This record gives sequence, C-alpha cells and structure tokens, in this order.
Amino acid sequence: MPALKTTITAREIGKAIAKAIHEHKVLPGTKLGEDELSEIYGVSRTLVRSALQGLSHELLVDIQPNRGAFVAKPSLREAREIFEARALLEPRTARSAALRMTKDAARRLQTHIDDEHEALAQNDIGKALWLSGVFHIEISRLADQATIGRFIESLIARSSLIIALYRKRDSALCEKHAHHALLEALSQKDGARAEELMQSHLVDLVSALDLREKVSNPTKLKDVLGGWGA
Amino acid sequence: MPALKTTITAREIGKAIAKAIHEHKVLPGTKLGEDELSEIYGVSRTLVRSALQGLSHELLVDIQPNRGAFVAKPSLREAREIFEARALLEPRTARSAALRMTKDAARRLQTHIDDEHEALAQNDIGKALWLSGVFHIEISRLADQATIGRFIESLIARSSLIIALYRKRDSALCEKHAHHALLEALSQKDGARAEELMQSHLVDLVSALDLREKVSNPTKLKDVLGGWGA
DNA sequence: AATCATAAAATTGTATACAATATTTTCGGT
DNA sequence: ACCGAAAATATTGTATACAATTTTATGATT
Repeated sequence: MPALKTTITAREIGKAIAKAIHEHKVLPGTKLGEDELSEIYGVSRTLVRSALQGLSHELLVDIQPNRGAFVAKPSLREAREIFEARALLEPRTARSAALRMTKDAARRLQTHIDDEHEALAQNDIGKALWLSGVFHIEISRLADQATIGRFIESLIARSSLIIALYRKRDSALCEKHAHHALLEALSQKDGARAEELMQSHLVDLVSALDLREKVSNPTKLKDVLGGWGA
Repeated sequence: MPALKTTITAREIGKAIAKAIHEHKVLPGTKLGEDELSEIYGVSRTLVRSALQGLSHELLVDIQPNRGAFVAKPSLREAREIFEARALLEPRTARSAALRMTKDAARRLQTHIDDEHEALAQNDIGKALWLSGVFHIEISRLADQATIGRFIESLIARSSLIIALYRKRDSALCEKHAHHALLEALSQKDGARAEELMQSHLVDLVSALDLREKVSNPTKLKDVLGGWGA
C-alpha cells in the first residue's frame, strides 16, 4: 500500500488556502486566524504563520501588524495594473508555448477544458474559476520560461481576487470557447494566432469586470439622499 | 531627541541580508546559518527564519530541507531567463517613466549617479553594484506601475547574483555613461529614446557576462588529464 | 439609552524547549 | 595510513510558553 502521509508542510497549507481563495470559498477581507487554521490542519501556529507569510509575499493575503492575516482586497488600481501586466506577458508567452507544443501537452490542456466544462455544468463556479486559472498557468509552463511563468502565476492568482471584487453582476464567465480556440492555435503551432487569441481573451476577461472609479465618497449625504420630496 | 530604535523586524533583517548579497559581501553558495544570524542581529531564530523564508521566496536564497539556507546560485538557464525578462519589462517601463518625469525625480536620479561614481572612485565595487541596481529600481518606481515594478525589483536583485557568478573576468562594469544618457532622455521626457537606451544598456550588461554553456562534464578524467607524458 | 474608561478575553509576536535530521568526530579494522 | 561504522555534535523543524497588542465585554456616568 502507498505510504500514509502523516505530516503536512507549510507550503501545502499555503497551497490549500490559496486554492480556497482562488475558488472563492473565502472572499477578500476574510480574517484568517492562526488558531483557527492550526485547528483545521492539526499543526501548531508556527507552520500556519509560515504559510500565511508566504501567501502575503504573493499578495494573496494582507498581514496587518498585531491584527492578523486577511484575504487581500486588491484596489481598483492594482486590479488594472494586474490585467495590464497580464496583457503584456501572456500573449507573448502563448506564442512561445505554441512553438513548443506537443501532442501530450495538447491532451493535457484538452482534459483541462473538459474538466472546466464539467464544473460549469455542475454549476461549480469556484472550481471552474480555479481550472480556468490553471489553464493559463499550464500554457505559461509550456513556454519554458520559468521566470516569467512565475510572474504570470502570481498575476493569475490575484486575478481571482479581482474577479471576486469587481465582476459585473450580469457577466457570465464563459471562457470555454476562448480556451478551446487557444488550444487549437497552440496545437497547430500557430504562434501568431495564439498570441492574438490570448490578447483578445484577456480583453474579454477585463470587459467582464467593472473597473470604473467608485463614485467619489459623498462628503455630504445630502448630495446622495437629498431631493426626495421637492 | 529621536526615539531610540530598540527592535528589528524580520523584514529589516531580510533587507540587510539582501543588501549584503547585492553588494557581493556574501557570495552565491554561502551558508546562512540561523544561529549565526540570530547572534548577529540579536534576535531569536524565529525572526531569522522568517527573514530567510522571505528571501527564499524572492529566490535570493535557497532553503534546502533540513540542511539550511544558502545564498542562491542561479543556473545558466535562470541567468538567461532573468535578463530576457528584464529586456522585456525594463525598456517599456523606462518609456513610461519618461512620461511621468519630474524635476525632483531628475535630481534624485542624478544624486544616485553621483553616488555611483563616487563609489567607483573609491573602488567600492559592491556599493557601486548596489547603487546601480537601485537606479534601475528608481526608474521602475517612476513608471508608477507597482505590479511590474515589483517584478523588476526581483529581477534586479537576482541579477547581482548572476553578475557574481558569470561576470567575464576582464569586463569593467562602467554603467556611468549609460545611466547618464538614460537620465538625460528621461529628463527630456523622451520616452522613445529612454526605451531605446534602456534596451541597449541591458544588452551591454549581458555582454559583460559569460553565459555560454559550461564545458560538458568530462565523463572521463583521462580526457582532461591524459596525455601528460606521451 | 449613549458614551467613555476600564477590565477581561482573545489574538498576534517573539523566545525558548524539545524533536528530527544532518554533519563531524572518533575509533576499530584492514 | 586509509576506509567505514558508530557515537557525538551541531543544525534545522516544530511545538509550546510567555509577552505585547488588540478586541471585546463591563459598568459607571451623564
């Protein structure tokens, strides 16, 4: 029988929390108490703290001194920056990926798309979101550029926070076709097309967000509430 | 009188170690023992570990399970990737910076160049190296793109490891003129020129490195040592 | 009832203690 | 002298204990 796993590492705890964040199981602003997490994973606060510090380095959680760790709430500005950075990195990376495409990779990506479809069919939005992120990460892996790949990974993780915070109410996240088209271009080693498709896919993602400036904080309530019975 | 600082944070310890690495005070591969660092900074291993984990996240140190933390030794492949990534990000960032340039920023950058010159005059190569990195980071700060700025910062930090490992023996790191020209373009808000200059500056940096493949590991010592007395 | 000051509880920050794992030293055999 | 095994030492990994800080609860005062 396979060896029973008896320990859990800080990294694994971090991954688990990151996945929960990615799947919108925990929303931005949620407090991540150390004792609570210790309890959950059956370890001391030491490991939990290590995991949280790691996540804070990835800007997925915000550690406030003496107050604790909270799931990060990227500002509007951060949100824009993150998608600008993705627009800069991912299309080019998709192009590189196309050139290195293999049959095996194509099968793997197809499986991902299927899983994504399945999750959507079961209305498991969280899982679909996570799989969608993994799809992008897989592509960046194919590009064989670990350094930029890490950047992209970090951007994608934070993107899920942005979606949680700024998604337009009506927007249906239907990435199935985009991902399918992307896979096709990749399979044909058509780098130029893959680049194009990735670019427009990212534009679509942003267009499903409401990244307009918030209404300026109403210094006077009257401005907002006034004129009810004139 | 100013309040006496009595504590040191994990972040500050990390910064101090990072600076020492950047200045080549500690070279790639150096063991960073926890007890040793605790002693130095007058804190328990807890904070030291936290600092080391942070640095490991930035890939500046390599933590080997049960063996400890070592100053990272980027591979040839990583070295190439890092400068490719810089070539992708920094020229564009320099262009953005030019558009947002202010008198104040120009003065600050000029001071940096002067300091750099001073350090070189005193033959303090380490300090010059560090200042050179900070110069690039300052520019990325000006671009007002925190997200990409963080990426660039991370790349620059690792660049100093690469320089330590792969610098050509004869190459004199003379960035003074390049930085001066860059500052001039920025001051004139000439984005296109700043982008160009940054690009060629990075090419120059790479050309001072020896990033060729190592000789294939000699499977037989005889191949290397044989033929001594034929 | 609302508000403020104070006290109690809960939570995070740091140090220390112990366990697990490496590294070094010692020492017997060849 | 040169290995190799085993003990001794040193170092990292994790848990716990205590200190510092924040949050919540309490109660007196208006």
